[in-house]
Amino acid sequence: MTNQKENTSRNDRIYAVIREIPPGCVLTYGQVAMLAETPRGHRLVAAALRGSGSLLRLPWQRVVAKHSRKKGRIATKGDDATEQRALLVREGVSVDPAGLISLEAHGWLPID
DNA sequence: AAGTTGACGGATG
DNA sequence: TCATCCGCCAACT
Repeated sequence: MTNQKENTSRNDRIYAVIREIPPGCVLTYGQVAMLAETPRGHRLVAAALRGSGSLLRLPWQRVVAKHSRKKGRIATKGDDATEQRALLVREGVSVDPAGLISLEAHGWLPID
């Protein structure tokens, strides 16, 4: 048989990775995809989070877009962005007015 | 069935 | 530094 179960669990792996991000830390979509064994699946991570819903109790706020080599950025828009910023600040993550976050200070994985 | 979309990322101008 | 384009992969129309 083919690896159909891998397909089914792809989404679950993404959730599993996000669930293991410690408070006060952030990961980029690309990093989550990499840890979830989906090397170029950064867009799939975004899709998974968008379709997840809040009942999963997923720390979605810890997933940010990579803005530059050492900076992350809140990728949500509207009210979600406001909520994400509040949740992060509440965890001790410093977020710039523009929504930028220092990956060196708060990134879960080392940058270089 | 084929084109469009998206909570992205990297390269280029 | 900011704006734009192309690539990636599944879901949606």
